[in-house]
Amino acid sequence: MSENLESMETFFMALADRTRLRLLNLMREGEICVCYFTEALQEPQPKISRHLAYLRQAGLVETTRVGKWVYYRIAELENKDASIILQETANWLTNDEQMKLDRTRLIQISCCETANMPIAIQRAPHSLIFAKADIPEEVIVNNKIRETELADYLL
Amino acid sequence: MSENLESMETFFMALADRTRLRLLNLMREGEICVCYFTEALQEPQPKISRHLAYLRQAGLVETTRVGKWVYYRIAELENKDASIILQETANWLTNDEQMKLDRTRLIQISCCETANMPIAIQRAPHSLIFAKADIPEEVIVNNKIRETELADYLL
DNA sequence: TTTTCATATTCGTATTGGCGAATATGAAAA
DNA sequence: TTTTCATATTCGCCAATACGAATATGAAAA
Repeated sequence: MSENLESMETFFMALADRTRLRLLNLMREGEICVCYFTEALQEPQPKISRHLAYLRQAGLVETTRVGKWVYYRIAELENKDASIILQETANWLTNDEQMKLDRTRLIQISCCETANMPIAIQRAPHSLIFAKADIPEEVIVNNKIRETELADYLL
Repeated sequence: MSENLESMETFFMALADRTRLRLLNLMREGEICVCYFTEALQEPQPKISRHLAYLRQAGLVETTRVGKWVYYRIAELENKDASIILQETANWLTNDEQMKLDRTRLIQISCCETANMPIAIQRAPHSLIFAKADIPEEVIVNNKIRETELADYLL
């Protein structure tokens, strides 16, 4: 059960990038479809795809393909230490302002009427993350969650 | 108490290098003098120095200068999440073969008679790490710890 | 089939990181 | 002082990485 240095380097390299940390932040509550990453981070699709591939090769995330859509989720790591570090990293992300903003944007684009969604995700299946967000009618204004109550629905 | 992404990137970058992980591994039990790193890792002094500087700038280690000698130790991090991750990383290192080898070498070069030490550390002060190693006489053969018992004295 | 669409990969380039070799700093010894 | 010695820094080079732009893949729809 001896570790090897190379895999540790790879593991930490995967965490040492702002885009990849932002991606992991959005996967905290469950799997999520690629097109949502692209919209929530407001970054070009190839960039998102490349960083997701990096995370996958490093073993930090796993994927499921469902037709044209691909879901990404944080992997269950066999190694106990790595698993704890990954979990703790996710906790650390919680307090960052950029991360909160990303989660807010994710809720915004996915909890409005279909017609108001970004074109890229209008046809996309809802991820598990959205099923968890049970948004009451009275909080919705102009198909968006009222600003003052947004924090209550962040995952 | 919001974190910033840049400091997280720096933190993980610091951990994403084999030489820096090896350095941290030797600091696990307390502060240690630069010349011991150089001998234990068998790497050139400028390389060691550069990586120690990297760890210091990233805030993962702190230093104390005593005359010509400089001691490095793992820093007490204010951030709780970072602190846990650093601790857990140290635990992770324990099982790696390279890391065990480094610790063995450290004990070997520091628990023999002065005349048998590498020239670079013959005049060096003993680190706290060595004070903890209480090696009984009967385990010493040719000024070295007997191979079969070495593991018992690894820190 | 052909087309459309979600995602992935390639390419060329600019930036960054680690390295060895040489040199600088700065504290104690002579 | 001058010298010695522990540690730090600089320089030039090579390898790795991130990027935007363009293109490829591969699954469903038409």
